[in-house]
Amino acid sequence: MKKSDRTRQDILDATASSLATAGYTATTVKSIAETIGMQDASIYYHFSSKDELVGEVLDIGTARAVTAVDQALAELQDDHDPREALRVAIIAHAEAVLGGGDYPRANVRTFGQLPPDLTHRHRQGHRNYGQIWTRLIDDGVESGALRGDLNRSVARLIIIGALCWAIEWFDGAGDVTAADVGEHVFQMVVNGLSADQPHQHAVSV
Amino acid sequence: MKKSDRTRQDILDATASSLATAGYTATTVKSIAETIGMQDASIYYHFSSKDELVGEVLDIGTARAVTAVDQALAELQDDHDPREALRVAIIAHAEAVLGGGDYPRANVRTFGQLPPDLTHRHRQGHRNYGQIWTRLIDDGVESGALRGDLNRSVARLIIIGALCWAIEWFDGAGDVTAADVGEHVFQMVVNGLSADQPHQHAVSV
DNA sequence: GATTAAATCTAGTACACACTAGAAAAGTCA
DNA sequence: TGACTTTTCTAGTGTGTACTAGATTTAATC
Repeated sequence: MKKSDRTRQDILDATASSLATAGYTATTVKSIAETIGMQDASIYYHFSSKDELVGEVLDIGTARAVTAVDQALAELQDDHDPREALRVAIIAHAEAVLGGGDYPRANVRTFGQLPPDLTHRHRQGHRNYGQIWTRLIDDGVESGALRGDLNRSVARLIIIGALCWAIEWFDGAGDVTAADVGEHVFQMVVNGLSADQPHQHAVSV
Repeated sequence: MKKSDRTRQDILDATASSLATAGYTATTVKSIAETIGMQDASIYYHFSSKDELVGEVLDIGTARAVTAVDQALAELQDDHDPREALRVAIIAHAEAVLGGGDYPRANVRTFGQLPPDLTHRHRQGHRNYGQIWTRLIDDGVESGALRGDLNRSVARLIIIGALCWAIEWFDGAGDVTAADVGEHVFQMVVNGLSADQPHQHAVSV
């Protein structure tokens, strides 16, 4: 029992790592097996197909990202500014996807590369995740903290997009951290790049 | 002579369309050939390999995006606000990638899916494109129109990322146009979502 | 209309992929 | 140790891919 669980975990980890760095197509059953020193056929003792394996990795990734954001929001004070909630969520997302493990990264990295079945399987998860952000923006607009003349759905997707695309260029090796990226996204989409605006506190990066 | 050129163009168009909607892996030589009513082997009379064909499509896409942005900037008045230049560039990019033809879309859609050779081949093109934005941001900061406390490179990548990711969710069929998406990105990253800031003029979408 | 060149097709090769069947090995516990 | 279960391996299958060789057709030229 123990042995199987550990091997299964090794397979999931190797798959997540490969998906996060090489994408869906380049992640072959053979390459996964090689990473953990097995034959490719042995994978099928633990998972019935490649896509079931990949699907499980993506499920874990979604769950971790949701947990990270939820947890960060839960630590806020009761009377927080809606902008602060947005800031906390953005930074939590950035840290989960950029600085976190391979699982959330695998999710974002393979977006748009998955076969139809897998895409459909995760549609609901993405919708749920989107609703977190919808609520944050709605709260901000309705409280008057955020402007109401923009399409909220478009605004939400732009924020998520800026964060997701960061995976294409962010290099953890540099002196810019995942939290820095989150802070920048927040500063830009909420306070704006324009000079001489209220709410802006200098950021040093 | 004429016949060959026309067929070649048909192949390029079909490839661009397939890349833009289905991505790199799902774009097979056979599917391209079927689209234009040919046998897959006939493609090789016009192109020596799939990747040479794809590479040419991506080159065209890059060129069109660069041209669109350059042209929009060229039409600006001499004494324009640096923010206005950023706005014009952002909207031009959005229209080229979201509302334009398949070629620029193919470029963005296949980002991160390409084999190493093709990735390397287009690295310089991406660098050149990035420099347009680097200059826009530098101008803004140095003139005092944009705040200088943010990492300019990160800011640039966030803007481009928000625009590029839009291809994953933008649906030309809705009532939000490509230019609307550009306007939203501009409003957010330059003026900010925060209410009660200067430089903000109501947007109706 | 005959000759030549251009363009496409038919029929394959080789390879990588996901996946399967059954034998072999490794682990478990009396 | 020996019987049994769990896990992995060996050796394959079938399919889809990019790509090739050579015959065949279509178009252009004289």
